[in-house]
Amino acid sequence: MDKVQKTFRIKLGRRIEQLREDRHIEQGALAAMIGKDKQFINRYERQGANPTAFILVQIAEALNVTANDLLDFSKLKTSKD
Amino acid sequence: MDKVQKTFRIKLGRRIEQLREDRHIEQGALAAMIGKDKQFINRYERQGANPTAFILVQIAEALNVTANDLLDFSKLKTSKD
DNA sequence: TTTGAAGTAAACAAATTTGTTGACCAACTT
DNA sequence: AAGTTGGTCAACAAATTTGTTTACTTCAAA
Repeated sequence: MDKVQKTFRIKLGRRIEQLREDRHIEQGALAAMIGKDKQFINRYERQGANPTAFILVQIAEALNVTANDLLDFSKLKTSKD
Repeated sequence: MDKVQKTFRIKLGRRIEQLREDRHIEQGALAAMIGKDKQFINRYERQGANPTAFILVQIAEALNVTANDLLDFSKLKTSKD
């Protein structure tokens, strides 16, 4: 896996975490919205997993944002670019 | 795989094809833009494959559209919803 | 007719995601 | 102290994507 992709994964995880915390919901609650468990979400937030497009859209919908918003890494607070 | 996901995959494929044809580029040319071959793109367009988020973004960038645009199935001409 | 380009599909190994379980830690509560 | 909650991580099988190759078809051009 190249560096570009690794950075992408880390940032996507941070973005999911950020949006989730903005909404004051727990990993388990977000997971439940898409029929998964907390470990499933934790893998994206902390373990650099790369979801399929379908899961990405499901997460975005659960967070009430568009895919673009979820993928807009410029919105990361700790945006160590 | 449930029906919702199957529909998603088919529509994503149609959307990729549509945007690609709008730009008058071939499968092989689009593929080359992201360092892949024509069969790789054909799998999304015709064989219902579900790309990872990273590949989805790469395809969107190659097509010069946002992820939202690529995922906006309401823009499908043949939108047998 | 032959050649090449573009699209399509199957097959295969390798890598990764998905789905699930078990376990651990820190913080807070009872 | 014991129990609960939220977060984290490792491990495993199963399913899927990724990467690559081979091959077939159609169409158009030479």
